[in-house]
Amino acid sequence: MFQLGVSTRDRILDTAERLFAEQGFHVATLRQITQEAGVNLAAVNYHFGSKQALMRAIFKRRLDALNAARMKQLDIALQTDPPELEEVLDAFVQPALAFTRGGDAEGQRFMQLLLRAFADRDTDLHQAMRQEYAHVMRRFADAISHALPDADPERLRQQLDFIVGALTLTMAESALKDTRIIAGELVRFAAAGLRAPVTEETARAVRFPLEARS
Amino acid sequence: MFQLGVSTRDRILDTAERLFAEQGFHVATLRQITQEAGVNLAAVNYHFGSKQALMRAIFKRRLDALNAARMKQLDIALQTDPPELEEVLDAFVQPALAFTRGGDAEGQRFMQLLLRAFADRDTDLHQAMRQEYAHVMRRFADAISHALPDADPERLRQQLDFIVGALTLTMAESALKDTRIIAGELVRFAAAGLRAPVTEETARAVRFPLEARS
DNA sequence: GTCTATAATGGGATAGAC
DNA sequence: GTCTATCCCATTATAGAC
Repeated sequence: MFQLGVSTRDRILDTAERLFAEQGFHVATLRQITQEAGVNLAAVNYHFGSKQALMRAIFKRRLDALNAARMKQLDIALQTDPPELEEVLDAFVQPALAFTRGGDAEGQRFMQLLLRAFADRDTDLHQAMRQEYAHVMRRFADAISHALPDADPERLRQQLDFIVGALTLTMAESALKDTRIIAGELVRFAAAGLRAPVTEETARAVRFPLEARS
Repeated sequence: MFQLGVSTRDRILDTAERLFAEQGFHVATLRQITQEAGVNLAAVNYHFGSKQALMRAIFKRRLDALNAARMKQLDIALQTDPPELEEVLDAFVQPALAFTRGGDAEGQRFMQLLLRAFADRDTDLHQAMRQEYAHVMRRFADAISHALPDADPERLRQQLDFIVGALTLTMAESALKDTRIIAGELVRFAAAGLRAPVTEETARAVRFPLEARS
């Protein structure tokens, strides 16, 4: 329970990640974190400098790992030319899912934290997260364009945001046992959405979204 | 600026909605809210009872309006039998978009607030929101099943969550001027995703999401 | 209904001994 | 590196005059 043998620094990281995910950054207090981690209150400022810096360390640890896993799997998908769309989407979705299959619920907690970071516009954490994400998103957008050479790259890039939204919200919300099925469904769902051509009907709806159907 | 002629109660609601959306429930303080609204600090507790009750009042005001607009447009779509899938999805997406077209950015702010509520699992606000949403979601899931009679209703219900995630995240993130195009794209994207059949390939991926492609 | 003043609490950060 | 004790500050909520 008190993770004997794990360093103070790591105990703080693990406990803070859990409490930030469950309660939010401003609700979880350093007193609560250090008490549940079984370390001294002053240890946070000694090891990290501030509560904000602790939060950034938590994000860096997981986001670096998630991005690396995605990049690695994307590289495999790109060995075929052009890449298979489903393979590219798998490379984006499955690492997030794999995160949720550790011994405990670590990965899902991080997705909840990610969702909070998305909601916290105007914070430096939000900016940092989007910057960390930016080059990964660009590589995936390029790969998708490569898989679908006839589609407009800019539109595909926009639609990648749909996938991010669907993935983040459902992975953060779902019961753990459902995530495997959900990830597979999401890849199928997203692949069909990306492949769908722009019909004259929908092109009209895009130009006049409110008037078109009222 | 100080909304002369608007009641104290409404000035508090408007200002609190903005600050809660921009900063979050626990960061925005009653002092800041009342100061920017041009009302006395004690007025919040007089009119609402507590900060929590103020938040619930904010959500009730907008969510009731959003749900009513969606239901009304869904009823129109259901006048044809079976309903057109795109019409049903429009009934879900367009009212959220219409919210973002007021004189100011009210609607988009509310979508940001909604995103925060999604992130705040384990709060009574999250529970209240999902309960308010539940019967609307059920009606839309039924309508989608009606439009796609060959698909498994349970899978369609899961996929509706993808659409909610994509809609909420993109509407909360996007610049205001882009929302019209994005909503039309989302309807097209989601319709294709919902219509996509389960192939043997994807069925296998659903059963063995990690092993299938590693 | 609106105000001032204040009570009651809890927070992050730090100083300094060990 | 770790601890105790404490500083300093902000918060919500309320009491009571007007």
